[in-house]
Amino acid sequence: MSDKEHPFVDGRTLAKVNLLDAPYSADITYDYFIPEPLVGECVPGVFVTVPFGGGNRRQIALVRDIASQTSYPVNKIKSVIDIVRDSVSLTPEQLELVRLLKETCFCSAGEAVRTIIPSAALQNVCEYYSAADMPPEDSDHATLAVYSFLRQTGPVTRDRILTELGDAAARRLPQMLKAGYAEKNAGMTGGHNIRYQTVYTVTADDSAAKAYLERCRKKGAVKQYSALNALMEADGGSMTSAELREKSGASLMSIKALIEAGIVSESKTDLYRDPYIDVDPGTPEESVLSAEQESAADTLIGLLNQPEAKAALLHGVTGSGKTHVIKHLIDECVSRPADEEGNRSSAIVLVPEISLTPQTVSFFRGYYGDRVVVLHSGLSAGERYDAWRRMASGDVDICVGTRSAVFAPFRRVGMIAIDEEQEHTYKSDMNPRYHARDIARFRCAHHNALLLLSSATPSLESYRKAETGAYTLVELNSRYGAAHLPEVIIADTREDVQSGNTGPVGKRLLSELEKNLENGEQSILFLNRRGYNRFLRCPQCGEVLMCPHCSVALTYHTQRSSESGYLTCHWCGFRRDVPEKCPSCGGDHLTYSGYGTQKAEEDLKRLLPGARVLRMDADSTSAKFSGDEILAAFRAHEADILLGTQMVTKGHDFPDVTLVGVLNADMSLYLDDYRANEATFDLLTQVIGRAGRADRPGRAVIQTFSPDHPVIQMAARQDYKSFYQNESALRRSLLFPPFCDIAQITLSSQNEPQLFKAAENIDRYIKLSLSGEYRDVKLIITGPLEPYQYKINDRYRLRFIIKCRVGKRTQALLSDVMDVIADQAYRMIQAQIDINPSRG
DNA sequence: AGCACGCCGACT
DNA sequence: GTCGGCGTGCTC
Repeated sequence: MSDKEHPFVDGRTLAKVNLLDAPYSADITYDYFIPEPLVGECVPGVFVTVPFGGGNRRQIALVRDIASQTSYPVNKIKSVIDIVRDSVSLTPEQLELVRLLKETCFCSAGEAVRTIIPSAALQNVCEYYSAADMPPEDSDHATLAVYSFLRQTGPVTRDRILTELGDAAARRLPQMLKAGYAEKNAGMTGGHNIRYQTVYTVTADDSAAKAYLERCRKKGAVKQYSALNALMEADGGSMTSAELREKSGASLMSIKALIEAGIVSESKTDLYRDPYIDVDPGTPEESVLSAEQESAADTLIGLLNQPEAKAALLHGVTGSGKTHVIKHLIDECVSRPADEEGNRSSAIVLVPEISLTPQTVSFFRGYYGDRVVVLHSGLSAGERYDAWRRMASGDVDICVGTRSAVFAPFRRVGMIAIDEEQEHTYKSDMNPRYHARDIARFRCAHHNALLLLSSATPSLESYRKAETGAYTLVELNSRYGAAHLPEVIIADTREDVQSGNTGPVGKRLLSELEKNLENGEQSILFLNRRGYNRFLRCPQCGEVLMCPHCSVALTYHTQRSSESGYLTCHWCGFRRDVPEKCPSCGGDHLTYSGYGTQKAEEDLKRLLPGARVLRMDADSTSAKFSGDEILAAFRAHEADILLGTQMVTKGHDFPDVTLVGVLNADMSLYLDDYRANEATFDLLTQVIGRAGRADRPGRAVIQTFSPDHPVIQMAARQDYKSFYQNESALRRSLLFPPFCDIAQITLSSQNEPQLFKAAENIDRYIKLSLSGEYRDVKLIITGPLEPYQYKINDRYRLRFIIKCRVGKRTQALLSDVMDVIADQAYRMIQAQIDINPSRG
């Protein structure tokens, strides 16, 4: 089309940019001329301000590319206003990451940018209007109103005029600007927040400095004398402004005199805020590897040192010392010589949110001191930005953090390690819904680095990759030291129910707890809260109503129009009535009930009046590190029993714990999720691993309604391989990941009838595409289905589940679907795509 | 998403 | 006649 009409732009340079604040529907690449003076500076990766839309609103944009031709009518192309100064710019790798996120997560460029760089690194534009020439008295009403408002208030945003004077007034603004009655000025807000410190250094050579010092003494310039003297004595001849003034008592004036004399120079360096300044760095433990660990480390070091990208899965039973192996790899990684550009080989270590405790921090700080930064969700925007800049500048070369740390801006990455790689926290629950493992894989490919996944219970996906040879499998089979696996007792909750005990602590567990109390040994009780109250179970026989097609627990829904509820499957839409009686034993007390930690705590206190119980869950650990205080108290034997959720299972070592109990092992077994078995196996394996790490033998009591369930049996034996074989076969036959990908499209709207209509149209559009342009794409689509939470904040939601193979063609189809919904015909509808979502 | 433009009904 | 409502369409 217009390609032929306007191909070249007469030697002028164009920037192809993405707006940071464009909604998905307007998120395309726009062309702008680059003004002559900016041509050299305006390169891919920098941020610029551009005029956008009819009102030429100022927008921040990311330069993606530089070009000399365009397909857009040349006379309609505007010019870049300016480069955003004092701002970060993206490296070529980061630009590629923006592209990757856009393509794989179906997000806008702005969302992608805000994901890979900290919020404090970006500024926002802000436009202010102020009064200028007086308009004539016979001007229209609105103009006069705006003018007097501007006179009164001074510079205001358009937004404020809109809210205080209304739409008609705001509409006058462009004419008023043209007539000279008002002025528009642009400013920047937010961002920044860099704190600097001034450093003074002696630059004159030693003899010149000494001569000057002598002159000061003669002249009686006491302050200058003491300042220079202090500096010359200081390490490296330099000191920060604060240090110098405190030590010498010199004022800024006398220091300035030294600078003017050319003896001392001044420089500004970033002042980094260190949130862990108070955390005891701890004493590094002597880390001696066992023969098995050593051979694992050797294999991995071999992979690390290969010139091309490699991936490995470190599969080690709980307590086999995976962390020590990872530590040795970090050592190896960061001790390599810098490359030609002086970039050091850096290491990124991802850990699950829940295990990023002060223990973990001091473990790494103890070994690596100031070479490591720790990133977690509790950091302030400024702290996060500081950490980020230290990595980008090469000031540090190790980063430990949660999911978002995968974007650590090292210029050269030697290794990315993901600990407990099966954890679902590595999948983002916000837009863009990326998986840290995918980002890590991409970055490792880019840097020819080693991707190291580590787990006691690897995800099926990763283990399959290891099995097929895509990843190198490295195993650690023996527990470190003399530790033995605990004796596992599976307690049948049905027996307790039959004898009238419906509380959280059964008979068998109670007697084990009593034994521990008598011996003065500690116990940990774990209570699973996920999946609470959503499935239907018969307490007599333990049976749970499952979907016949997906082997996933059916979820109870209340009907919107009638009183009665129904059961449904979130993966295939299967639906049935709630039965009166248990289909397997005829029992008529089908129940949804569960219990929480508080109830369990009360029960424990009643059953064991002498026991000191500590409770740890989301309610009791809201503050930054208070969870850690609870753990410290428990470690110090201030309690006999620690009762908690997920948090108590991870990464803490309690040498005196000889009993662990799982109060409700099957809670996670009957989630409305195809990963329920995996989550249960993972959880039980870890909990069992908590007991008996030291030389004392441990016991684990698993309370369950399904004592014969193979997953519980295999977890009790810590038999990952059998679990993997079984679960793989099941997933293969029912077609679930890793044997396919699941693309979940969620439509939402405040307007219910329009939502249904849109869903119908989308369904038709996809089916039409599959018989036309996308004939080659194979997928199975189910929906529209109602999600468990059909209505959230007055918005209704409908969902499509698409089983497919994610690849270029599927992505193109899904991207087309997003474009269709972005059309103004679907103004009321919002859409979102989540690939392999973490929950149903 | 904003924001402009344009087309209708309710007032001075 | 004009003011102000909202529906429609574009943004390099």
